[in-house]
Amino acid sequence: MGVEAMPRLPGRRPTMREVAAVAGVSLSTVSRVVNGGEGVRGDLAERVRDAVELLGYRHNLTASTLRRADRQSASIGLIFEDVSNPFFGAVHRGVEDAARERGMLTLVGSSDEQPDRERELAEAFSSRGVDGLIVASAVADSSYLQRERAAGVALAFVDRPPTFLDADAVVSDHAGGARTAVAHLIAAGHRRIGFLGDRPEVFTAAERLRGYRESLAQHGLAEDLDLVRHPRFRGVDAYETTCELLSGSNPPTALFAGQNLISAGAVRAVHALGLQHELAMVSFDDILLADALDPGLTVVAQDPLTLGRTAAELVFSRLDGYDGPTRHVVVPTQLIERGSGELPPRGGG
Amino acid sequence: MGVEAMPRLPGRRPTMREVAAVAGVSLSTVSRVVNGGEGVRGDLAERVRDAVELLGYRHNLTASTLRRADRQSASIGLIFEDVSNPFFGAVHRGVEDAARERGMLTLVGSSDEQPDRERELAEAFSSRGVDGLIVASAVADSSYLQRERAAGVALAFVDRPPTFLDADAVVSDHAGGARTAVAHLIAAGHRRIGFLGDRPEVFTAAERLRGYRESLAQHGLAEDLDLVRHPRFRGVDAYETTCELLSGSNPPTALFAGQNLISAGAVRAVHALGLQHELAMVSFDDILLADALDPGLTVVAQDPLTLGRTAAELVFSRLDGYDGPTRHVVVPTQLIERGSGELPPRGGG
DNA sequence: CACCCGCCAGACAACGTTTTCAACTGCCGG
DNA sequence: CCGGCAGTTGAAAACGTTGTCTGGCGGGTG
Repeated sequence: MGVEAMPRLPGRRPTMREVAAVAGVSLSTVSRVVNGGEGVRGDLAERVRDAVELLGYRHNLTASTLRRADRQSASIGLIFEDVSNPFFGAVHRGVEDAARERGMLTLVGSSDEQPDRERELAEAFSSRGVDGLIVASAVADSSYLQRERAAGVALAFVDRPPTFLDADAVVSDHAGGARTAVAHLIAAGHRRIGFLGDRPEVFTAAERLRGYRESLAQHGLAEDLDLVRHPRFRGVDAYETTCELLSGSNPPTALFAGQNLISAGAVRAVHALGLQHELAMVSFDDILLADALDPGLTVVAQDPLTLGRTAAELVFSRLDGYDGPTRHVVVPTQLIERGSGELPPRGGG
Repeated sequence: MGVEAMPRLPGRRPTMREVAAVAGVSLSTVSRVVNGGEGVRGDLAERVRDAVELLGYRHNLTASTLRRADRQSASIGLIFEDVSNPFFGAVHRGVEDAARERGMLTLVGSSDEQPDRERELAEAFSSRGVDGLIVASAVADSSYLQRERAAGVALAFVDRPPTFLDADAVVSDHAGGARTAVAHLIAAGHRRIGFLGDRPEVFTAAERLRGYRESLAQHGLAEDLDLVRHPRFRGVDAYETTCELLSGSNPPTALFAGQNLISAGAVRAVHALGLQHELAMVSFDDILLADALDPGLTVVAQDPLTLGRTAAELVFSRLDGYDGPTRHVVVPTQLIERGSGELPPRGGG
C-alpha cells in the first residue's frame, strides 16, 4: 500500500527550459503562458499547458523574484514574542487571513523578548526578501528596522508601538482597558486593588500599569506600592507572587491581572487558596475556559484577530504605494462581565 | 522625535558588486568573505567587512539559494489546521526551537481542514523552495505530496499520519490515550460514558473513538451509540451537543471529550448545568486553566512541543542524507488527575 | 638560476526566471 | 505590388549570487 519511499537524491524539478523543449516552443513563450498567457496564440498556450502538466512543472518563485522588476516575494515576516502564546496565535491568524486574500504567505518567528533574537529574525526575514514585516517588538530601540524599511520592506508594528522610529502601528487600548477594568472594580466597592503584570519595561505592561494608576487617581484612591507586583517569569511565578500578595498583612480585596499567562497563574492561586468567591478579579486578555470558572472570570478582552488583520492591511497599503504619514490604529478592548469582577469587597479594605 | 518616515520608493539594497567596488576587490572575493572568508588574506577580508558595514550590505538569500549547489533555502513550511489553536501553536514552537538551532526559518499556514487549501499551501511553500514540509494533513489522500518529495523536499507528518504515502510521521498515542482516559473513568465506577469528538473522518478523532470503544470492550461494556456525539463546529456546537446529551432520558455519568476546543465547550455546558460535581469528565489535550476549574479538569495531555521538535528532527535527518525506511514516532500521552475524572458515578447507571 | 608548487585573486559561466528587443508572419491600404 | 502595422515568437541580456578555472606571485628546491 502507498507509494514507495523514493530516494530524495535526484531532487530536481523541471525547468521552463525543459517545458519549452517538450512543448516545442521557446523559453519566453513558456514564461508568458505561466504568467497569464497574454499575447500567446491559443494553440501554443495549450501545448505549453500540456507540457507543464506532463512534466509536473512547478513555478520557481525564487528565480522569479530575483529577476522580476517589482522584486516581490509574496511573503511577509512576523516577529512575535512567542508563537505558542494563544494571543499571538490569534494575531497570526488575523494576519494570515488578510494575507491569503492577497496570495501572500507568512514567515513566523518567536523573539522570546530577546533583542538579539528579534534582530536576528528581522535580518533573516529580510535576507529572504520578505515584502513586509510585522513586529511585536520587545527592544528598547526599534530604529534598527529603519535599514529594512529603506531597503523597501513595508513595516508595521503590532501590540506595541515602535520606539525611536516613526512607523505604522496597531495596538490594543491597553491603558484604556486597564482603566475600565479598575474602574469596574472600584464601582463594585473595592478600595484596595492589586496589580499583577509584566515588568514595566515592556510597553504593554507599562501602559496597563498606567491605566491602573490613572483609574485609581481618578477615583481619589492613593496607590499602595505594595499592591503592585511583577512576577519574574509569568506562568511560573504568577502563582507564587499571587499567594504572597494575598497572604500579606493588609491584602487587597480585588486583583487586576495584566497579562494572559499571569492571569492563569493568579486564577490558580486564588482558587487554590479558596478565595475565588471573596476576592474580585479582572484579567486583561480573554482566555479559553474563563467562562467555565466559578465564578466566571471577568476580563478585558482584546481583539487579536483584528490586530493581526489591521497590521497586515497597514503593510499592504504601503506595498500598494501609500506614502502618507504613519498611522496609529488603536483597537478598543471590551469588558466582559462573568462574575469574578462583580464580587463586592469582603473582609479587608 | 524618531527617524523620519522615508519613502519606500528607492527600495534598493547594495549588492556584492557595489561592496566589491568600495572595497577595491573583485566580486568573488566579497562572496568568499561573506561565506566565511576561507582563503582570503586577512587585510583584504577586513577591507571587505568594512565596506559591508559602510554600505549596510545584506546578503541576498534569494539569489544565493538560486545559485548554490545544494539549493537549500534554510526554511521549512508548516501546514496546520489552524495556527490560532493553542495546540498547533505549541507544535509550531517545538518546530521553531529545533529549526533555530539549524538557522532555519518557518513558513506557516492554516488549512482549516480544507483539502484545497492544504494543497495550495503545499504548492506555495514548495514554489518558494522550502527544504522541508511538516504537515498536519486533513486530506483523505496525501499522495499528492509525493511530487514535492520527488523534487527533493523532505517530508514529515505531524499529529496525523499520511495516507496512501509512505513518509515519516510523528503522532500522539491517540488511541492509547483515549483507552487510558476511559479506563480511568471505568475504574472510578462508571458504566455509561459519553464520547464527544470530531467527525471520525479526521484521523485523530477516529483514533480516539477507537480507543474509547476498545476500552469499553476490554471491560466488557456494550457501546451505546446514543452516547457518542460529534458536534459539527467544535467550539460553537460542543456546548449545545453536551447539553442535549446530558438532558437525554438515560444520560451518561461520565464524559470523555476528545479535542481541546470541544472540551472547552463541554466544560462550559457541564458547569452551566451545575453538574460539574456529579458528572465525571476527562479531556483529551490539556488546556490552560484546566487546573483552576472546580473540580480541576482531569486530562490526557499531549506533548505538542515534543511533537513539533520530533517532526523537525525527522525532516532534518532526511536533509542530512538519511535514506532509510520511514519512521513512525509515537509520542506517549500522560494522564493528569485533577478531580473531574475521579468523581464516582451518581444518579444514573 | 630555472622550475615547480601552493596560495590567493579575479574573470566568467552558470542558476531559472522575466523583460527587452528584434524578427517574422500575414494582412491591409495605398 | 509594396510599405507598414498588428500580432506573435524567439534570442539574449539581465537579476545577485556561487563555483570553476585561469593566472600571477612568491618561495622553496634542484
